[in-house]
Amino acid sequence: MDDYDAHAIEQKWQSHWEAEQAFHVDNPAPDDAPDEHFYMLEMLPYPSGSLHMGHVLNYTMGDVVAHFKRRHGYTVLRPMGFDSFGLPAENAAIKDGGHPLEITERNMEAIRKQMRRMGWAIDWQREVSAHEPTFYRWTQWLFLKLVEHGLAYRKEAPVNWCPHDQTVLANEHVVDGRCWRCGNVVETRNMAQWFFKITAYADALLDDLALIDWPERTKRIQTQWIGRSEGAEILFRVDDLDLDISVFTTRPDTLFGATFFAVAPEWPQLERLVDGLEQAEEVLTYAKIAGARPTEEREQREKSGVFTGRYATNPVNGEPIPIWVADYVLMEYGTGAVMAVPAHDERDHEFAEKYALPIVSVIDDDGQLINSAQFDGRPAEGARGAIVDWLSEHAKGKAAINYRLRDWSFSRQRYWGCPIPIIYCDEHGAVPVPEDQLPVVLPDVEDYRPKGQPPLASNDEFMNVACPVCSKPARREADTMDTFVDSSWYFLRYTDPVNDQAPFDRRIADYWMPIDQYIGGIDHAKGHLLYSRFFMKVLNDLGMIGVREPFQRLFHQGWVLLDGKKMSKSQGGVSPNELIDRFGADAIRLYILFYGPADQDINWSPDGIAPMARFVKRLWREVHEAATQPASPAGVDTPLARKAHQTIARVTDDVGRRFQFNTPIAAVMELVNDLSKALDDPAARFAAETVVSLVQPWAPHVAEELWRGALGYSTELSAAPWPVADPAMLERDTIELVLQVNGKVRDRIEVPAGLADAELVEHARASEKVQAHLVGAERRVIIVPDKLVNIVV
RNA sequence: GCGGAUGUGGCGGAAUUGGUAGACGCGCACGGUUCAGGUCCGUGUGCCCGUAAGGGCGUGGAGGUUCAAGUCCUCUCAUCCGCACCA
Repeated sequence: MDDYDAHAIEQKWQSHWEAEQAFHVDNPAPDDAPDEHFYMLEMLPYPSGSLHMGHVLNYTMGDVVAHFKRRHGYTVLRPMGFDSFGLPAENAAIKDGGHPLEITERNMEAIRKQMRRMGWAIDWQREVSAHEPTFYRWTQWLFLKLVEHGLAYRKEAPVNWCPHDQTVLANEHVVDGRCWRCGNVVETRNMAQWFFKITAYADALLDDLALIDWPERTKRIQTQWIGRSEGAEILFRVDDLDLDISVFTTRPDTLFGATFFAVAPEWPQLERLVDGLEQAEEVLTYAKIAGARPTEEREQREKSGVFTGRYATNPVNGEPIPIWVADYVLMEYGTGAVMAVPAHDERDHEFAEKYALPIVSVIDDDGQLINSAQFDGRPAEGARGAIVDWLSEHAKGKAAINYRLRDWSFSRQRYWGCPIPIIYCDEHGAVPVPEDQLPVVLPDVEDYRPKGQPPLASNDEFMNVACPVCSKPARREADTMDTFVDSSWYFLRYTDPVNDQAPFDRRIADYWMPIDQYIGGIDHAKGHLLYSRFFMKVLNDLGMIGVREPFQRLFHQGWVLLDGKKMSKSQGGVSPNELIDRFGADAIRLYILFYGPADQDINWSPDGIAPMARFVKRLWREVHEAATQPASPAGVDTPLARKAHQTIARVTDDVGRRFQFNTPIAAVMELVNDLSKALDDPAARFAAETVVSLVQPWAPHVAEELWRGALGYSTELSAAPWPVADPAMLERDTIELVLQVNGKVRDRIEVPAGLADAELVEHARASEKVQAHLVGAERRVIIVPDKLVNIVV
């Protein structure tokens, strides 16, 4: 037996797999019979300079699942690519010089190397990168499809502007009023922006959550983010101006309690409302100041407001109620105007108290309506429909649904992203670049530093172009796309990565999709995971694909924390390189998964790796020892043989059903422990083969080497069928019977399995230790067959 | 404020359907082998009392249901996460 040499073994098999393209799968030909296939995917990495241990956890887990499925006979698609557009490369170019392209491709090469060194079973022939024209050509093509169907549009809108990064941010990227990336306070600006109409799919995104096998927590985050609320839209008349103001409310039952009316400072018809009134100046000044305050400040300030001088009429009782401008009313939600019911809404109440506005209760302690004319005495809940019906009949309102979700703003005023294929013509407005002129290639620029204008705007050669309609001079769109557009469909491109006629062939995509198992961080719950679902539904509606949900099953790995902070592209982390050098990839793979449940956070410490490397060595030794034993006879029945079968059952169930990756390692360790104590057992060789076969998904290199070397197989373990436990060998012939008196364990005895109740009780009574506690009359005996006897006295 | 998750030895964790709490590993202690390498092997290791046999206690805390609770129920504490003036 040679000493275990991790590096020699790992390099040998990595070269072998690469030469053989061992993990490449072909797409089915049109007349192929359907087969069992499995699409395994982990979220693609952003190519920073190195992988960190969070990636190692993520991709090793996916690797175990991929091996496990492959060895169960599935055709497994397990591709990899790079989220290679984005700010960090551009910021690095600004800071240290160089081109974002060079930086990105250098990083990608470093990461590819690390991935190969980890031994991950990836189909590299399908690699896809967001920044390559062969990919972003189709990102642009898809964008144009959405434009064509009215699902991408341009409008002037208040946007979140980060003064440091000099870019617009999506709502998802503003955390507590600050930029998620640099932490600066975000400002509000009005700019012409491109939006995807994700709100058109709000209900579908909500309803189809029922169709997918996702963590409840993630579904909850999306549900909350979409924020559907049912209620009514009610028209309040301003008689003097011949104006109807519409409000959204979830509580039409409290309409009789509306004692004032409030509009947001940004409310567009405010000027018209106060025109000619003595309050006009005061109101408009207030609105200007209050509206200019950053959201964060607005939320923390005490509510304030000003009376406009106008009155609206409550449609149900004809009462005039004063209209106020108030800073607690949000322009972004509903209609930017609210009916205020201080008796039944905390915020309205606070405001009414401050400005001495009337408070009229319309619901009594029993939950019944009062002060509500013909609706008095009805339960408030049930009266909602009745009041909405009344409003509809009188054309003063209707049932309505409102969402918290906003359309997805995806214009970015930065360089390193997918160009938006639009040309602006004075005569024809925003004109799509014709399909046959795609891709609009991202050109070089002199200076990446954003100066209020996006970097592309300073490249005249790029910007000046003829209008596709009239051929007159026109200008290109200078913004680029949010990188979340790239990642909303990359998983489809993997299915058909070199197609130059279409983003993907529907037949092929339909074969592989949906992704059977997706793994990635929960931080993408309301970003990437929501956007991808939206794209999928759009593509389905456009007839480009047969499924409506991209990710059938979803799992979130925990964070690998370094000093309490998560390792990520922005925080840095521990690189696996040095660890591979010292301990080998197999030990690291085992270690990171053995640490604990994969969905829980890990406090990174390298302390356990050396012991895990020791286990691999031990495995190497014990298997070599056992391999000198004669082949185990078929059906050999010894305690070691039974242990081996039990281990097969445990590992199979843990991975296949429970999606647990730490406990199978413990089970294999137990089997190795038993094997080392019984190396001359007739089942020793069988146990050794079982160990090697079961550990293969976690430690594929050493397992393959042992399989082919010590155990003498000539075929590959990574393609060998997963072992199957013999059910007859899972039963034990003796069991440890627990004897309790009054629920306390007093003795444990070894008895044959399958004894009748009466015999079990007999055994229990025979125990001296039990007898010592049997004082007083026996009241009851509880028997759990093959487990325990509890005598109650 | 609303909603949710988690809490088990010195440490990471296991316990799948209410039925032996602490699997597996780390660490530690003692012994052996090798010898001076982050080697290998063995034994022990939840806490308390006791030389021992044995006994008591024990899954954040307090109650409860049950023959039996880490697991179910009520309350409570701590930590973390999502939403947050969303009408």
